[in-house]
Amino acid sequence: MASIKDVASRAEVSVATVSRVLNDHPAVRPDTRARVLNAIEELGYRPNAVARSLRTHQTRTLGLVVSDVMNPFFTELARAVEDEARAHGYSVIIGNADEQPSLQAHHISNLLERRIDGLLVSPTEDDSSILTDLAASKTPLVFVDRWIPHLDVPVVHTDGRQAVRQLVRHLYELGHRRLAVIAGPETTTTGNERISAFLEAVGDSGLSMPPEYVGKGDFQAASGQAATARFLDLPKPPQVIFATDNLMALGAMDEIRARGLRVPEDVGLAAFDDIPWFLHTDPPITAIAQRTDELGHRTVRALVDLIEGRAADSVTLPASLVIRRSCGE
Amino acid sequence: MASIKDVASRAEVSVATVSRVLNDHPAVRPDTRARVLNAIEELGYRPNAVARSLRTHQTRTLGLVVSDVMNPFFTELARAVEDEARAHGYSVIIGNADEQPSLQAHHISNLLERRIDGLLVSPTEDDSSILTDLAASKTPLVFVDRWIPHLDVPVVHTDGRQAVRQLVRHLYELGHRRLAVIAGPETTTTGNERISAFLEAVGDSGLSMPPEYVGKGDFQAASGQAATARFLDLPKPPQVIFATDNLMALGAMDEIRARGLRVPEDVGLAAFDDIPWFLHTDPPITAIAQRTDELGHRTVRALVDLIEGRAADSVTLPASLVIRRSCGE
DNA sequence: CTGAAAGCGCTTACAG
DNA sequence: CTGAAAGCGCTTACAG
Repeated sequence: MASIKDVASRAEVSVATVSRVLNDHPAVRPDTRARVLNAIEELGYRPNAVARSLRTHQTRTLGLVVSDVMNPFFTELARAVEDEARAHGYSVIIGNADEQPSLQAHHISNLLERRIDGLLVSPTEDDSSILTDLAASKTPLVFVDRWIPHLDVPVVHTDGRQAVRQLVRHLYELGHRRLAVIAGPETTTTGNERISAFLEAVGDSGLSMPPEYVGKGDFQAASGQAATARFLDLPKPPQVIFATDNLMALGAMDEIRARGLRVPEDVGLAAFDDIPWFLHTDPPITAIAQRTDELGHRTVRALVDLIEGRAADSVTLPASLVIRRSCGE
Repeated sequence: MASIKDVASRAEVSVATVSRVLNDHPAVRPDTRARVLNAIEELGYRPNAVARSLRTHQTRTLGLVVSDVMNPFFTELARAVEDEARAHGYSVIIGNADEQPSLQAHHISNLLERRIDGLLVSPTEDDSSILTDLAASKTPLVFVDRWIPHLDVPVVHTDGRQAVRQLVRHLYELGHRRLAVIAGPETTTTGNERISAFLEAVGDSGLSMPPEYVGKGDFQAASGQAATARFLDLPKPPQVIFATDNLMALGAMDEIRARGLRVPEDVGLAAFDDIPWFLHTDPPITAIAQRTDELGHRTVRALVDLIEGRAADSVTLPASLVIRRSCGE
């Protein structure tokens, strides 16, 4: 592949001049520029971003470490991040942690070696060693969706508490009194927030929340299925199950269907995170919707602010309850 | 951030020696190695992959340009690609073309400037100028899912013809005689293959295929919705609609539901590409399933073969028909 | 407006 | 077993 030297000799100028036309430096005579452009064209020259990065100390690349790309929420987030990043002239490398701390560490480490200009993380858990590395690396960092408490890092996330409260009220008004919830990993801020908002709202409604109605999950489908199985095996099963993410809701549906039960007649179902398919499930599923695109855009803007030396604020977006038929009507 | 020089001076060796321990070169005395390792630890040194890439002429990075990341098929493919790539020691940068040739060109060009070691493309359309660039760049290249005909590039894809034929037989046996299909972009090999297999099978069943039963789509949901609207507005609407990808099937469901019609009583629906949600839609959707993980793994293996100087074969995987209730029973 | 030269952080023959 | 030196392909003060 042709290098800047090849272009220079073909255009009969120095590499400095070629570099100048590459970077739109004004101090180049029009005819010189034309000669260089010509040589570039003829050679099919393509600047080497690796060499440029080494020299300029910037890669124009952002890293995004996400807990599970297969989760439609994160897919959409990744897409929004990529769109906004491109608008600012950055590429993004996505690392999929698959909810495994070791994979998360692998990706963070890999991204740091690649000298990305900034990092977006939705942490799987608060493994402190990686964080120390991160802090030490001085790489601009923004948390999105999930975060690690007590760290001086901007956080862009959705506050679902209000919507969860609305959901509980909705369930109460429908006459449901035995409400169960499938939690996410305890190490996860979003998981905790959703659970605690739910428990609080249930308490405020004067309902009790027996511990066996709180299922442990890990935000993946299989755990939603297992938790649902335990609920349904109870002598007095719950009337409604609230899954704190969409994959666990999918698992819950799998289990309910496998037992030949119907939603919402036999058991109601609601989920955190709305996705297009929830409109078309049998029945359509009541869900709490995040503004995922906006979340992604704001996250990138915060990170770009940091990279370019400006201060970056944390951003909190609201969620909204979308009532469909899966809890009764 | 500490550089190899800092490590060298702290360990009181030359940078060459540090480089040797970094690369597990055997010719380093154990105590020297220990001193270097120590210095690395103390400084929190992290090798600069940019500098290494410039020197070694390899980035250990693969590019994946996909027509639409939000399509669950491509999400799953991307995940499988990333997994297999990591197993071979490569990272992957994903470019989302969003079915737009100009975005596809942008990503290919960007990846080439970044000097990725190899490129995986599921081409949006056969825009020849980018292909010329690609061929000229000598970058190892493999097509996945879709491809450009008449090019000496390995192709890893699913042959859906057999499964499409089975689908048509299934529909015929159910008593359906008026079959409609929503096509993908004509510039797309998969789109063409699915359509032509469908038309052929319909002909073999002795059925006729009026042109108004062939809808034009672009593999995205909105086009599936529009095509379905046109079908349903026909004086004699089809009895079954076959969407040649899952997003267009989603759009078709949207339209059917919006008109208050039922599946399969009023109109049947089948889709190419199976996804977890099809089990839970109302009713569950009959679909043609690809072995997406295997597709991703094989693609990466083919590309790695090319990168490492071995020959790479094209791979054709079979698809299978998964019968559910959306076409009747 | 243009060029010569230094340097970004590595790796790797070559010499010892 | 170790080091000095060249070089990967760029950018950018500096000088003219």
